[in-house]
Amino acid sequence: MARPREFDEQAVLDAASEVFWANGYEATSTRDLSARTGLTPSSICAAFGDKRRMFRRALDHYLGRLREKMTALKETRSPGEAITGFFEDTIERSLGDALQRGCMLVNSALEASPQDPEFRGAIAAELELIENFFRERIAEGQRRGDISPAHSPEDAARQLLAVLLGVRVLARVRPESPLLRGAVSQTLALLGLPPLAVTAGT
Amino acid sequence: MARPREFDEQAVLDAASEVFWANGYEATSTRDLSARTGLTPSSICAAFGDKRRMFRRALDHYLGRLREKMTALKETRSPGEAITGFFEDTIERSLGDALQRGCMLVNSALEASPQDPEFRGAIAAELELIENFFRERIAEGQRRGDISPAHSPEDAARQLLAVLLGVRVLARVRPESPLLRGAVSQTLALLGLPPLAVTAGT
DNA sequence: GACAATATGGAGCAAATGCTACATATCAGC
DNA sequence: GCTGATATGTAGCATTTGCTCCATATTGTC
Repeated sequence: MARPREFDEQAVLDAASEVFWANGYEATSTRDLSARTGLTPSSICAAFGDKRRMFRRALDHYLGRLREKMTALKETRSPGEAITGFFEDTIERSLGDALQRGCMLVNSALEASPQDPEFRGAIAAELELIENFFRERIAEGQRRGDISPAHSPEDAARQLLAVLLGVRVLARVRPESPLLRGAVSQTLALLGLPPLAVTAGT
Repeated sequence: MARPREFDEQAVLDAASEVFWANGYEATSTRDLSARTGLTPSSICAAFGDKRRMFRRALDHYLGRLREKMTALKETRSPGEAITGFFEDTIERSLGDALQRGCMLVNSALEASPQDPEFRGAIAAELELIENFFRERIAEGQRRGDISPAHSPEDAARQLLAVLLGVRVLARVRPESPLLRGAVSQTLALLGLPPLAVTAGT
């Protein structure tokens, strides 16, 4: 028995995560958020709380899509293709983004992490999810015989995670195709996986 | 024919880079800088200009030490030991830093980069220096026969750079020894280099 | 010692920031 | 239609921010 919301929460979270993604937490003002979401400051406060909680919601919204991507790859591709596809997708998005936003997870990991235990925990947990995705795909591929059993799934997954994060850092400063693809190709070859398909430019 | 400065410029840059390193550019206020350097705002303004230029000076100061480290490794170690030593040093510092500051270069790459072409250029150039360090060491090691010639120095260097940056990201959120060492060990093994020495904990 | 030149410190300005009253508008239930 | 309850919008508060006067202090040169 009350007035219903006029805005679409998903659309607002989309807009909010884009602002935070592009500018970071500190460099985003509540007025930026207000302008980009179309909500007034008081509506934001009433619906999402303060800036900190709004960031948390926006980050969770972003991470939800990342998890969907991993789930889709896991369910529709072979273990090796899931890993290769994850990197292909990452590189293509990195090269195709004119704003060079990189990855909101990585950006947040470096900016909003040590000061804030809650953020740090959420980000660490998400990094573990990615690590687990890699490890399980590697182990499964090794069982199938698609992936070389020369390396332990644990360490190989750690290496993939590090390379992925490194690519995301490079994408924000030097979005150059040979650099990103070169960094990844060696790692995939290590596992006996086929090389990346050559698609986008720069 | 004027009053000399009372502060040591290097000491001030040390203090300034520590604040920026730990908190980032946006989250560091000029009053933080003033408190940690011991200089008044007016002295900072007179000696270093505005906050932006102060950050640039602090970053250059930090990067200078990074370059010194690379030069020392290049001049005193074999190519393979230089690469291994670089990673060992990075991991040890990452695990030993209670503030989990990670690497100021990487932090700056993600926070202060796309908005500011000058910062972005400086950071990109520094990343190329590291890449070149790896590539030259790999090529030299291959000439000597210490490093496996199975991979091109170009792509191997790109991979090492990505792993290094990834480790720096992980260090800020999940400073766990098995994780960081596992990520690196695979990459070094790829080149036929000896594994990391096990030293620090966590 | 007088003077020019630079460094320093206190005080504070103009703007931006995060956030919030408070009045108004819009709904469900009776 | 009235009432309670929630959403929205305007305006603005209190604080912080980056930065700068301006008076004072300290030097080298003559």
